[in-house]
Amino acid sequence: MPENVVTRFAPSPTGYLHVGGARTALFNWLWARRAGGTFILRIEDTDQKRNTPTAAQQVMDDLKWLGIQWDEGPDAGGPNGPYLQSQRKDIYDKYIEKLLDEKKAYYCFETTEELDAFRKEAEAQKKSFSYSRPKDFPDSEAAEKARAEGRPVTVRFAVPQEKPIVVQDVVRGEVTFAADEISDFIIRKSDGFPTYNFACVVDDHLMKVTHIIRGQEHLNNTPGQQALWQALFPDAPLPKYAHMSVTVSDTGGKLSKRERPKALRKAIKAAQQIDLEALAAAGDISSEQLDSFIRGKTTPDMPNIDAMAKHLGVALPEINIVDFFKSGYLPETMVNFLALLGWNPGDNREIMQVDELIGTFDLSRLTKSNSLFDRQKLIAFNTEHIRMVSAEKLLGHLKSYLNTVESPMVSADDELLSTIIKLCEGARTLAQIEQKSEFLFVDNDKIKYDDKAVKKVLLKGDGLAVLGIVREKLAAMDELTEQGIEDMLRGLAEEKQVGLGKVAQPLRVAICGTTISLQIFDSVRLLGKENTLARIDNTLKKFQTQI
RNA sequence: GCCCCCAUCGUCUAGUGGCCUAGGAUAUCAGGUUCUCAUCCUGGAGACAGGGGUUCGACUCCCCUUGGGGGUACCA
Repeated sequence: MPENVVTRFAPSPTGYLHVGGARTALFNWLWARRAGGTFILRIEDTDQKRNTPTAAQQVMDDLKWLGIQWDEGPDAGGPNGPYLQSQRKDIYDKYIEKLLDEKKAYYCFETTEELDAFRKEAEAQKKSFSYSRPKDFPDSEAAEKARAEGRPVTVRFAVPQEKPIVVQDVVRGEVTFAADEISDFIIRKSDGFPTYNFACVVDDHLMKVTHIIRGQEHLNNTPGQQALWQALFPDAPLPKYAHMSVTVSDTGGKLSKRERPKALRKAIKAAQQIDLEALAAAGDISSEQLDSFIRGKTTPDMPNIDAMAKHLGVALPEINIVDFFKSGYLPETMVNFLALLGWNPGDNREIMQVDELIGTFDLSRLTKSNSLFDRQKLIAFNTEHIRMVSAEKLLGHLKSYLNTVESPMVSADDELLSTIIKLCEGARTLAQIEQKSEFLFVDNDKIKYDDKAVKKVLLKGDGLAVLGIVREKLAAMDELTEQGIEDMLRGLAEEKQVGLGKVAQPLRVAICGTTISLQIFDSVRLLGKENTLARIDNTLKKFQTQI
């Protein structure tokens, strides 16, 4: 086990934490914990155009939900702060000046349009684009002059061209890049902020990071970063790089945040009749904005997307960590599942607790090939974790779930919720628990009847007639006990020479409005005699005329 | 276009030249349990991308083809 391991997760605060980011954070965290080292959270907010003010907080909230704690970070502090790159500009400037002085970097004045033209030319010649370095580097006076003339002033790093750059990667071995493939890249933008490729190198060194575990999408910036590191800190050993496989979506390509809006757009287009005004209102956007979204020109913010999906009753694919929370997954499930995407303990273990993961995790068992995010398997994992987690923890998870989805079930006290949880053994998600017991917390006259259920169970056959008999038998009972209800229903079924379902289902639809609920005996007992009878009466009155 | 990475059941994966008649999980199929939804039990089917080498022997090593993915920004 290596000593003094320091890892970091360095998200750019552009929105919610998505599964890919969460997996990167998790691997860094697991490795730091396994080695007894330090895990740093660093916010890479050097792009002022893209950052949203609340995103950093959202990312931190999501990490906390997963149980990933950082030892150093924006709120936690630490000896290597600040941990927001936007607050480290002075540090970066110092190193950029040094490179400039040493002629290892130089000023450039091209506009975006000019650079685009160079790139097009390179492509036309079937070559990769490489910025042509000037023979003599412009001095600071020239930079001042260009600035005064209104030209953009950037700084590029002069990538050493003597020999190929070889990256030693923990998962991929030696990866060689020809020197002329690595173009002199910009390290300071015309707005004065450093680019990712520069800030990242400086910070990783200053924060004493020993292991850089990140997605394969960064493999191509690594030779540049490595060359920069060696120019800046020739005496410091390079960090260990580990480029993990990418998690791909079942729709092909990288698992991306765009999938949710895309799925919603598809659902809107597929819908037969649709009230666009109502939809826009539900999403809290204008009709014009909605129209523009449907035509694929713009994309509203995620909360608006979510609201519209809810309005239409369509389930969007979960991408962000919060999406999984809202779908009723446990953090334990997510951690376990994500850890197994591109890593495995080497034996047949799959369902694992965090401590077990920490105790087994090793960089040497990282997988090379990309993996597809399989939601079916996730559900199976969730079922297992719901079964395994302690009653106390599960109660806590359920309560925070009910709160965020604003379920009527929030009114239940801990005792009732615990009872319900026990009755829901085998549930796959917290959403399922909620779905099966929500009816207990809805007013008698606010029951929503599911069309299909009503047709199939009440209107077809003698459902209503049976319900009438059940009503009288229930009314005749002094006290509703589970045993009593069971005896009564089973007796009735036997008497009528039918299965229990024939008598239980009409009763279920009458009290829940749907065919899905807790076991029927428990459902009736928990609802109570008075409510049960009232709901049966409501149902009889409402549908008797429709036969 | 150019650069880089990858390749075992549908999916996640075990496999480091003979332990492979290729193991597990999930999904799927058949059957069973069941008042709904789930759970649960039993059983089945299901993979080394193709072609060349190397070797006594290749899923394992090398090369090519094909396929997939990533990158190609004054984004990170």
